[in-house]
Amino acid sequence: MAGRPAGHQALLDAASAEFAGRGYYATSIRDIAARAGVSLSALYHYYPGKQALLAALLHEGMDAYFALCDDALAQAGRDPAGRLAAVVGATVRYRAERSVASLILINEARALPENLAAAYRERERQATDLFRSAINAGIATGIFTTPYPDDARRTIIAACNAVAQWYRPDGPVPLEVLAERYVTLAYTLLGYRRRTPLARSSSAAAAAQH
Amino acid sequence: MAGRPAGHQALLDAASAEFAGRGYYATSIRDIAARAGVSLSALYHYYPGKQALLAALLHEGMDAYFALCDDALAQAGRDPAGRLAAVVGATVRYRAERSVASLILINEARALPENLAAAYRERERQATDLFRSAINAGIATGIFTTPYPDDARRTIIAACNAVAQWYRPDGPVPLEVLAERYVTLAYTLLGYRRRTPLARSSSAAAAAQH
DNA sequence: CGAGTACAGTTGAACGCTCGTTAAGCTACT
DNA sequence: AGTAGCTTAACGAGCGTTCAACTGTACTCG
Repeated sequence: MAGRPAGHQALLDAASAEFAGRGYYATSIRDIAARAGVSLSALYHYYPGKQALLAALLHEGMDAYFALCDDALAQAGRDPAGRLAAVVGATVRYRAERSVASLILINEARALPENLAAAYRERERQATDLFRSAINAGIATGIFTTPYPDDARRTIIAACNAVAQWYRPDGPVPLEVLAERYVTLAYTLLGYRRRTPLARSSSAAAAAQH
Repeated sequence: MAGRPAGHQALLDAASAEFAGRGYYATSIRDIAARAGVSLSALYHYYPGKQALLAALLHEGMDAYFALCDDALAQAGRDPAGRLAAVVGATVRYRAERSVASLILINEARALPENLAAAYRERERQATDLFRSAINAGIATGIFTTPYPDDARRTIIAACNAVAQWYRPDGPVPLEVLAERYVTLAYTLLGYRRRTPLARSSSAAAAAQH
């Protein structure tokens, strides 16, 4: 056979497709092994069981997501608006380009047993905090003017996550355009007002002004 | 035994809680029967099987949702902004007050077999159209000014749906306040500009003006 | 009016099947 | 000789579903 990927990766890919398409409990390990083109027992040669396969997918997905966010944030500097744009852009890109992984992260994590679920929820919290801290920073400096930062954050995150469900690479909107657009939507939700020398409103800025 | 609800309703309630909490495939009909306080065979006296229980929950949930929307729209008149507010308000209320049913509608519909799934997807499409037609009407009359009506619609729907996941009735924000707030967020996303006598843009109004 | 009957409501036991997992062993390369 | 990679076969458990049988109640009919 032509040098196809090692069973290891073939199994991850197959499990990914099956879990995303039908859900963890609706997928049998026989389905996964068949799609990966290996026997049932070969699966157990690489992974100790079905749960381990899910856990591996969830952690790999989270690793890739945080890597993308960290990259974007490293280029973003200190401006809260830029940092928020970096996180929104990275999230939209990830949801679109890795929609299968995203669907698993979003829908299948609840199949984790409690001992693994705690660690996963912590990573989810960290992801939420990427949004939260950029938003809070912008509120503090007065560039984000929404009276409802928590609801705006939830809305922004929900909008980004939904991209995984409807985006198709052959659709009418190129991904880079879409990412820009979602940054704009986020700014709109947050009541983004560019800082101008004459119109600062945060108390610290006002104090510095006079 | 004191007049407890008929087995019929007890089974629906039990199935609802189990499906929402653990997912359709992770729930056994023995779990459902036990929670409902009836025997396994009694379940089959009321429903022909597990799938029928899910289908009944999905249809009941959709019926209740559309009833709420229809009520709100009947009181809303013809103004697109009012109609959009009615749909957003009804959706937020439903997601908050019937979060268990909402979680099933949102997450478990994919467990339907293909013959039932088609009819369900059609009802989902009708629900989406409640938003779409209000938004399109507002765009047509010029009160909604967003350049991205499709993305705004998806964002609004995703935000409303997410309410089912986080809202708790004992939380800090009363439901009516929350519903108002989400209407405001939707208006913000749509670039809502109230019509003023000097800035009408619909042709009929413009004709009357001159 | 009372016997007969039908049927809704419920039960415990079982069926056949698929599930996740394990065991034992074979091949080929190092 | 050892081990990575993979095979066939099987295990026990749990699944959705079915079955035969037993209640009580309500309705029919001589």
